Amino acid sequence: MSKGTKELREAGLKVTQPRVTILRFLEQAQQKHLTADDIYRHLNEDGADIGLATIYRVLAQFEAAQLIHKHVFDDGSGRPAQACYELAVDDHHDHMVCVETGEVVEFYDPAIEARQEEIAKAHGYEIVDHALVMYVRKRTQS
Amino acid sequence: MSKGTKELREAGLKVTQPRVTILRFLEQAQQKHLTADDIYRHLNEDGADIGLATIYRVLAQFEAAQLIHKHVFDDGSGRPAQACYELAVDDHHDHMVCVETGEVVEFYDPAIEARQEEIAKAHGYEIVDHALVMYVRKRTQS
DNA sequence: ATTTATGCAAATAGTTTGCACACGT
DNA sequence: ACGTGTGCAAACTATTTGCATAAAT
Repeated sequence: MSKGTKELREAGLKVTQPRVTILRFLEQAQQKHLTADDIYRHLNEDGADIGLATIYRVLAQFEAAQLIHKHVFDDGSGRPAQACYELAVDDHHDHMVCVETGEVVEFYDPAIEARQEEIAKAHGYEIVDHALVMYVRKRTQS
Repeated sequence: MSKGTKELREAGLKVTQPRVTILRFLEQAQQKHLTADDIYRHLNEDGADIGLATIYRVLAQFEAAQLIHKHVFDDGSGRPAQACYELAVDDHHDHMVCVETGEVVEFYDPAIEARQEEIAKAHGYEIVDHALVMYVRKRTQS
């Protein structure tokens, strides 16, 4: 009964080896934003034997259980969009993606959040979810 | 030398029948946000004979020429993300997508735009592009 | 005439699914 | 033992690309 087990139980998911392994990996990963393939490769290099299909299935379940969030950054380069996942934490935040390095920076701005609520309300809607991504590049201090 | 021809010339694109047809269609379409397949189906029902591959190629060129904008709404439903395109107009705006009806509402908020610039700058970046999408649902007036 | 564009069909990439077997309770 | 989860390989979807032909200048 190790770390992560409790979260799985609470999410109504059977505690299986792949699910525990994946959850643990997400928890102690140095990089917060990972693609399904990243996870697949890392785990199998570490001796685990988990199929890519399972990774996708587990990630989908984790997302449904709100344990993680899924992002689809349309990296602007036109290439096929790949999804990435990050462990859910209580503090919401948005993302800035550097178009040159691919680096991802998180940020949170109360003013923007508040305006969003107001705008949705003004149109007769309530927000279910939202995604704000800024594609940026390092400033040239000219 | 009909409507749309000028834009194509200015974009450095040869004035071909498919390009003119597609641009015209986008200009007078009732719906502003269309997928490649939407365009393909509508045009071919109207007697045009344009391959889907050509639609994609032309849309990519239009996007590069800033004649249109491409959006990838991750409709939250988990399905494969399909891109949609809309004619570029000088006023920038963001989007609100109803998760129930799929309806797309556009909005623009100077306060949000301004904050974004400030945030990027504070992190040493400049904004290349950005995408703000709110997934919403009609408010239940309880 | 020459270059670029197009249509078709085949290729690609990410993700999903069917099925037989293995695992968790 | 029972039901769910997993691995593998095959299926799918949106999009891209190779190539021979057709247009545009």
